[in-house]
Amino acid sequence: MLTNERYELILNKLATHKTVKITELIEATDASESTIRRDLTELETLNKLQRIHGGATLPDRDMQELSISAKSEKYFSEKVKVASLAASIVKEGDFIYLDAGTTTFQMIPFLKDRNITVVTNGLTHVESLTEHGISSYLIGGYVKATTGALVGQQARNSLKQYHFNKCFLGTNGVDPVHGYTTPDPDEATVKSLAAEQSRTTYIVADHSKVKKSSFIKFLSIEEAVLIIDEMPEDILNELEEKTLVKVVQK
Amino acid sequence: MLTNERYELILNKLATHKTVKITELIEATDASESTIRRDLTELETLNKLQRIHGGATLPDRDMQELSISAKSEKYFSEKVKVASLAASIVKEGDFIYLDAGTTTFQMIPFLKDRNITVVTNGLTHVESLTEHGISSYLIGGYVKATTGALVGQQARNSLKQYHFNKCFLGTNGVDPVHGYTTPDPDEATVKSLAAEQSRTTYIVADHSKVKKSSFIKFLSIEEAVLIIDEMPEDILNELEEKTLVKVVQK
DNA sequence: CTGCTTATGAATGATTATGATGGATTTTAT
DNA sequence: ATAAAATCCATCATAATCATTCATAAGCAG
Repeated sequence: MLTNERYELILNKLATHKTVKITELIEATDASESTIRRDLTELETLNKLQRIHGGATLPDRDMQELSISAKSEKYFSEKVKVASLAASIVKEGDFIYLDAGTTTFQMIPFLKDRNITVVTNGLTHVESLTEHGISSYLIGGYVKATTGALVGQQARNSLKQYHFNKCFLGTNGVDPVHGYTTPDPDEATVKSLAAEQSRTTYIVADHSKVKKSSFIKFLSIEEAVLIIDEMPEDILNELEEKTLVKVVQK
Repeated sequence: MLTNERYELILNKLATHKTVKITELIEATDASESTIRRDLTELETLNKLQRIHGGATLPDRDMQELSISAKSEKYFSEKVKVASLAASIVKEGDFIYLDAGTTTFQMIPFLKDRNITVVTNGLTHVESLTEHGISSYLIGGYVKATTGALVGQQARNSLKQYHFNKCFLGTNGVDPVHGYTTPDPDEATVKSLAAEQSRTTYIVADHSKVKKSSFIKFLSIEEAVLIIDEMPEDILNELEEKTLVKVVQK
């Protein structure tokens, strides 16, 4: 039996049963314990599975892990709805900017097969973008280890090279008076500039951000279209005096 | 049995079984082991199949992962030795450029706790860099999905913002006459520019690259210090007339 | 026929995969 | 908590497979 055939067999068993025991695999492949162990070690380094005592189990896969940890996040399903609505605005051939952040990340699966070009400052976005076959540019800059965002003066300089017809930004606060705000000055300047470089700017947010404001304002309400999952009637009216607001249909 | 008949038989078996063993093919075609091997080699260069130890399998599956993991397997221990030697050159406070690629990737663990700043075009490097607590900047540019390298004009512009005292580049060919070469024009221009922006440039390579040349020349031999695991005496002499060569101690 | 190219098979030493062993570690049962 | 059982890891020798080289055979143009 060829090495690859064993790999396949192992992965198949895993896919159907979620876990496999080494003894099972020895029996099924007629290989020695050593060989099976080596197979598991190898497949583990390829992130195809996770070894456990006595066998193996499905891994916290890179992508799935991200989406799983994202799912455990607050308002995940709302974010996906917002992302879906935002993505529906993107048309064939568009040249768009995708801000780092979880909501914009959720837009990616909805963007495939649309022959668009994406520029982003989100390191974590890139893997998903290329996996979905989307032509991608990353801006340069300092790597903020905690969020995987590219920030700072270098990011701004790098960003100046591009122009977009649509720009999608996340935010930490949406307030009729204080505008769109975020706690990190480095990220704020990058957001502002991205908006400047774009014909239209869209803010994606869930309702938990409404009437909140954070440290730094990066855009006024008028400067962007707001895409959100739900919104109290009174504030919606207040915002709509200043800009277009798209609320997800129930 | 004619060559083409064998080819057909091999591809048929593959189509139905997903994998074939060489011993099976010897039996089925009544040809010698050598002939079958030659057939497989040929069909592989035509991308009709992928050779694996003991036989062959259908191509394409997990192309990205395989090409990356395969690369890091061949001459892996040599690469690590070279990487270790190269990393020993980096001093406290240095500001260095780290090219995308497997050998430069192996340098990262050797660089920690040295209070340096790293700029790179290797998307895959970033995670490892931040894990090792190294302050990192990524240049911008087009994301080349196969290698995770940032390339193109935007990468060049982004790179121009930085200056280094040391620059570490990988290469596909080292030749006394043709210099340092690589198959991808986009990557080549980025390498050249990185070298320009640096006081000193180091090429890291394993001996399999010696006397090879690829499509595009990005540097002359004189322009960089060569760091390599081993080297035939005659070529070493020839190279040493032009530049400094550091060979890993046995 | 001669000289040339191409295909083949055999032999070699190198590389890789494998299975077995013994001692460490972890789990399980008491 | 302790002992027994199972599982794990590192190491080794062996077997299988691999790349390379060489010599021969087959096909073919001149």
